[in-house]
Amino acid sequence: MVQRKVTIEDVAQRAGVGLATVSRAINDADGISPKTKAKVMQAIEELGFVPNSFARSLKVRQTKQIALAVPDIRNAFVPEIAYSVEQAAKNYDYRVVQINTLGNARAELEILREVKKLHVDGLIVLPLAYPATLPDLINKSSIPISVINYGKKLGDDVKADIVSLSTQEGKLVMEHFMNIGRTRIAYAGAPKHIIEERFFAYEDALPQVDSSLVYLGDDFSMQTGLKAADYFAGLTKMPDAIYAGNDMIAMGLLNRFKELGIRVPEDIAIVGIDNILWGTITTPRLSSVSIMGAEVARVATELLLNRIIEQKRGVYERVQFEPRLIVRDSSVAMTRSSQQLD
Amino acid sequence: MVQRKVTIEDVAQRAGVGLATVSRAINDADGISPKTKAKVMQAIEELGFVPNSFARSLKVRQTKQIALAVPDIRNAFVPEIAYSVEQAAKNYDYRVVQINTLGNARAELEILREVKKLHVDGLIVLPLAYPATLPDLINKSSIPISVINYGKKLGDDVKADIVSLSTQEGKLVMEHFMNIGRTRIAYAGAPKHIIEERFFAYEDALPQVDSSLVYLGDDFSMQTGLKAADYFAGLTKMPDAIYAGNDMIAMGLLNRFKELGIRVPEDIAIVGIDNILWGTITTPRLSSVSIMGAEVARVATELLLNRIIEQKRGVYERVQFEPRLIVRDSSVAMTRSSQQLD
DNA sequence: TTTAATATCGGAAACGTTTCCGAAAATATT
DNA sequence: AATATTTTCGGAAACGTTTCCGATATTAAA
Repeated sequence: MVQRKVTIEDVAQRAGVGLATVSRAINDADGISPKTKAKVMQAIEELGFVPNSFARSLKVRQTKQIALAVPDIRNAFVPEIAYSVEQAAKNYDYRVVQINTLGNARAELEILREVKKLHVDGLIVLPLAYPATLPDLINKSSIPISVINYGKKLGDDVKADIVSLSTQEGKLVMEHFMNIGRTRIAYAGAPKHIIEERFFAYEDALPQVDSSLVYLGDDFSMQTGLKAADYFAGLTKMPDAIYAGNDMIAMGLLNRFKELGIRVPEDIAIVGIDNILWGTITTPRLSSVSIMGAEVARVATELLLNRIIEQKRGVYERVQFEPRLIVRDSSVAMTRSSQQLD
Repeated sequence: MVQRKVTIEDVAQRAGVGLATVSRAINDADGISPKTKAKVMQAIEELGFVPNSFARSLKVRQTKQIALAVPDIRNAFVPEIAYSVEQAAKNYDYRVVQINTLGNARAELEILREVKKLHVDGLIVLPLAYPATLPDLINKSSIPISVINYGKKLGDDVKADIVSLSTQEGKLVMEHFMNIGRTRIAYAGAPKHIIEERFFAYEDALPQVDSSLVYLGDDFSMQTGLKAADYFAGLTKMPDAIYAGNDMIAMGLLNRFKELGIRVPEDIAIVGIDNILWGTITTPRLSSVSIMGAEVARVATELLLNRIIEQKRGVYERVQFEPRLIVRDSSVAMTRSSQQLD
């Protein structure tokens, strides 16, 4: 449309200097005297000049933008991470553009293509749907990558900074169930290829898994939780505890069990993962494992930005956070004074 | 970093044509024969050429990007809208970049500056914090704007496409309370300047407002709801119904009342606005007004994109959706067969 | 066949910056 | 005061496209 047309040349003319000088002024490079710089700045102000970032990017081949690839913004734990990334980037004067992969395998492979088109300086990826393609993606990438990894541990040879959780989140859940004496423990999650580690934690904690106690739905949505609840309720021998792959699923379970008159936690204890805000408003309130989203995201962003700015290569960082189990009412009988760590 | 360097010139050389021809091929302009086009396409394929959008944008002064200015992604109704905008834009082969204003007045004014820097072709704004600055913003803008308006009705002279709700959402809430015979109706919201219409609906429905029944917190967060609940619980004459400015606040009310042993809806009926997903998982489940976020967002996007593509100017559209009251258990006593319109 | 009309193509200028490199001005050294 | 050094500055070439305009090749008309 009618984009403004005031250019660096107008500024130069107005300030009575050459255009190289104007460029120096706006990038506060040195080799320019304070007085002329002031002159230029004033001219810029008067003309309302704002530099054309395209022209700049074309020349210097960097954009001061990073991309954040996420599976689906509608999943409640994503906005928290997106927000945190954005805040961190802002401190470095970087802008973040989101790439929504919609948990689509093709899309996750398409990330690279998208990234190339965008000409971003770096990429943060939150792989959920098809983490198997991740190492491939990283190898092929020509820009630095930072990974927020809640899935399978990545090899030391992976050329990316990686932020993850030190203990498998699921392990905390299973230990908790053991501690409170539950024995028939079920798992409700999504297809195994999605954050399969959460399922592995389940397998690992059990001497042997009873496959009738495993429900795998289509995705990590509340819908899956509803269906899982129906399934478990229909069993002749119901579980006495359910480890939900994420809080969305746990919500679904809670919801349906209430409708069915199955008491939580008395009949069945439920623990989810992600510790989303909404876990505090259900009845019973949801026990969950905090995956430290904000912190993890912030660090991943800082790692990436430092790498970009300092042009580091090699020496990839591994940072681990501790997940924290938040015990609320869905796993231990409710008391007014019950433990509440949030 | 080490960006790829294969350019249109490499393609031209490989295909044995001039660069103008390559340009014609990738923009499938006419004035090029099918065979040469095929040749070019193959060369592109072989070289893995992806056009530099900066160079292109620099020349043609449009970016195939629109901006979406939102108050705060962490508010649960925003992701739904962001998602819908993105989907709609994708159909037009447009990309959307988010601008987070964080409910900050300065930031909302800064939108224009940001937009200018970004060189987006259009802007969708979801004004919440300081809608008063909106007409100003629109007037000053040099690019087309589409407004998702949940606040004060904007004048017919405002030069933007506007999508809104036909009836004030709050009116539905108040009517509902009247219908179920509640008389001491309270309002819990944020400072008046934020979506003040929701408060006006409250005033309008009442012969006179009892100011002790109005609680205005800092923002539309759950925190505000918690504080509001404490406030109302402390009243000597408690209200028998609370109209919450949005669902986040309603959640806070629900939560705290439960802790205080105040029964909802028996002692106090609660209705919120936004109909966010989480309203279905509380106990009692939250009655709320659907603001048709997905539909509103989609239409706003299509309006904007049509305007951009067809280079329309003048004739600004006004589209209105009907809000819908979803009655759940927080306003009428729970029964297994109770009305459930979601 | 020749001529007229049309379809296809390539060269080069522009879009708005940054940056190299040499010139001029200012300052420091004798 | 003359020279050497350092600071400050401006011109011009790039960055990778698009597009105008003229040239050539192709097809239609005569």
